[in-house]
Amino acid sequence: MRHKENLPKLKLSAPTGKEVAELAGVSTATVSRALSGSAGVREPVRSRIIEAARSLSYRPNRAARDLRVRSSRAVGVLIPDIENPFFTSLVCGIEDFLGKTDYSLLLASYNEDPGLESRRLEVFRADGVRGLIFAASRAPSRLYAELGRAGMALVAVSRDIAGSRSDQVTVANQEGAHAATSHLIGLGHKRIAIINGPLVFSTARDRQAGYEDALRDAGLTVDENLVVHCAFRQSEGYAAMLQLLQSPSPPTAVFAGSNLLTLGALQAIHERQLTIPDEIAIVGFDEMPWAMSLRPPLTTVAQPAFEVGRTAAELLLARVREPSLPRRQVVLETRLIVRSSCGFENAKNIPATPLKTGPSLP
Amino acid sequence: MRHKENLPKLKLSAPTGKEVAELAGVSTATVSRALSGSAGVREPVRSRIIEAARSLSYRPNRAARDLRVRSSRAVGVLIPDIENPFFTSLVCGIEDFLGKTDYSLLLASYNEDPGLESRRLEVFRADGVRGLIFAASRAPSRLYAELGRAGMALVAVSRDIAGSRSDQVTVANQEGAHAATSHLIGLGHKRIAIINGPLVFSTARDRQAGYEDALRDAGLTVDENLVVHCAFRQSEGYAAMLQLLQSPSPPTAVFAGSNLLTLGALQAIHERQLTIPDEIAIVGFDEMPWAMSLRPPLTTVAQPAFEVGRTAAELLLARVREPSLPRRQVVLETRLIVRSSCGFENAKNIPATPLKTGPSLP
DNA sequence: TTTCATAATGTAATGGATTGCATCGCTCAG
DNA sequence: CTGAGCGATGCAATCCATTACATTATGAAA
Repeated sequence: MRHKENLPKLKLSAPTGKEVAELAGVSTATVSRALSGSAGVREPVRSRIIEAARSLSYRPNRAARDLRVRSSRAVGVLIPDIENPFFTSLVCGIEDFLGKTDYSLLLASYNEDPGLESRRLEVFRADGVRGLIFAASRAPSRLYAELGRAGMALVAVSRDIAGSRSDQVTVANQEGAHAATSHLIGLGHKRIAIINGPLVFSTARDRQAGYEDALRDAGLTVDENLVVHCAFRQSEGYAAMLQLLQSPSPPTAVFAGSNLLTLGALQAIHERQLTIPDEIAIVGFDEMPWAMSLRPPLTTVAQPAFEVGRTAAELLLARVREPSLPRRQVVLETRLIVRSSCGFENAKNIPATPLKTGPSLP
Repeated sequence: MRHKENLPKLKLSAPTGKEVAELAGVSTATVSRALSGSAGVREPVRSRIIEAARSLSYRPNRAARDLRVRSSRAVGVLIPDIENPFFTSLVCGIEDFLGKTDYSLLLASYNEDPGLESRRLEVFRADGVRGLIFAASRAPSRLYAELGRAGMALVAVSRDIAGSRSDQVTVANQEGAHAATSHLIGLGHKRIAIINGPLVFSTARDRQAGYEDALRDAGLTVDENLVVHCAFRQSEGYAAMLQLLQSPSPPTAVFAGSNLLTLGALQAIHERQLTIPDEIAIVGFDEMPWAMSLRPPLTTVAQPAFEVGRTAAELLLARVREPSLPRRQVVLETRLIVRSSCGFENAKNIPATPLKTGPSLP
């Protein structure tokens, strides 16, 4: 029999404000005021309450608080796919910021399934989350607009949704794609393919535009045979690459429009025993912690995923505090990280895309 | 001007049970009963209520419910590092299971910092999470025991903590490490190094034991010069590998005790321009989606991370429903995935480790 | 010392869902 | 036809922190 267990009597339920009040000899109202730091509690009393609270290790009950204040201290995060390193870093950024506040992070993933997306959104609503950070699906639920109208603070990340009036944090996709494509062109490639996601996504659209602009800027034309669209999945990237390699006049270089697509493309290239970059050059969108460990190290367009998350959390809390703020759209820069999957050139290092950040009007 | 906006009057606050009750012409008590599916509501009334609830798209307020029932509908998940693909998959498994229930997932990461771990735990407690799934740090907070004593449902994942009385889901680390090491031995390696995490972690201890057992089973001795311990970080894995390579008699093969350590080791090997597997063979713990895309494809010991998460969530909810259940410890199997980073042999495929799963007594 | 003005503290209402208990109505046996 | 018994439904208390409002204490000025 342990000693502790003979003590006063193990209290299973958490202490309430009333108990603190009794111990400190004040009313619950004063306890609430003292603990919330609001002015109006004089010194002898204040510290007596704080001491009492500590000795009972009292924490105000969230449910009661949320009920009274009519909003929770939680922020919802809804992403398409937890296992995608991009979204993982993004969540990490959000978590990092939120960890310094007293907000909690409610996470849900919808696996790119619009039906699931709606259901998760419903749950968030019922939970009464204070705000929501989301990357919408191909067919964004009407719920977003509804939630926005109902006054929920909303921040869209990564994917820009048409007609939305919510705050946004995206990256300079077009510039990034432009830099990647230009890099390939600079190395002498003329037949440059792109494996890209569905154009319903703003990310895919912008990357497509960057790719096409870069070709045109260099006096090349866009060859439809070198453009493949598919879902943002590794298996589809694999199939797309295979298709390109089997075409009558295959590309000498390929730009893959996301980390998963890059992985799939790589798989196909390796399966075909092609050497990179001699037989085929490849540049991928999205930096990955292991890009440097690939053979050869992969040249990528890095998105500041962590920073996107951090910024989104920051915008969200700002809006929670001040709902009438004008809409803000932040665009973070992307950066071409040249390794060796596109071959070596005479040190012609492509500069980072121009910084384009901070609030800007729609 | 949209049509919708001229309707009755935009209602900003969510509908309450009272409104549903009025619309259906019953009391709030009946609404609650009908919607919670508990018996005792006859048919004409029941569907009238359900219809009314749907037409108002009513969802019971969580805060009110939680307050009354004295427990929330959220499950806390506390992990050491969100960006580690292992934990990411684990969270994915939890999310998947929870998504089918009406529990929400509250996520926090403590970045392997015991101080942060305690603070996050405090927040979970204040949030009144119904249960907690966690992978404890090197110096597990006393809070775990305290929470357990206070009646919170607890499930430890991946890392076994000494003296804990909580449910656990781990993997067959020792068997996995044994298989990996035996694989290298089978290929003729005699000087096999290990880069492993600190032995305070059960995962590192078990993997170490598997490694040493495999050597002994093959009549080899453990050479302390080939054993390096460091934190589970890529940079440390890198340094460790460099150290091994610089030693007077470097290893011909290395077993890396985690995904991050593998990445670091790979980085060092590549930097030294060593070819895999001819000059150095490598096998890593933890499968990664891109292991097959490395050159050469990486041989790994796969942990069923997703399944660990799923199982943990399942155990947790079972315990929430039935707190007096006997303690359960589930050990999931690991599997050696032979690719080509250890060289090729005459098709001597190592079988999966023996299945060792399901509840087992302490 | 008395009197305001002001600050400190207490009292009690509030929020919304759940649930023990009371009540009502129905059914079926006598 | 009536009363017992039981199931359906309503009433009201409850969970706990917050906060508007009421009250009391404090201190300064006269």
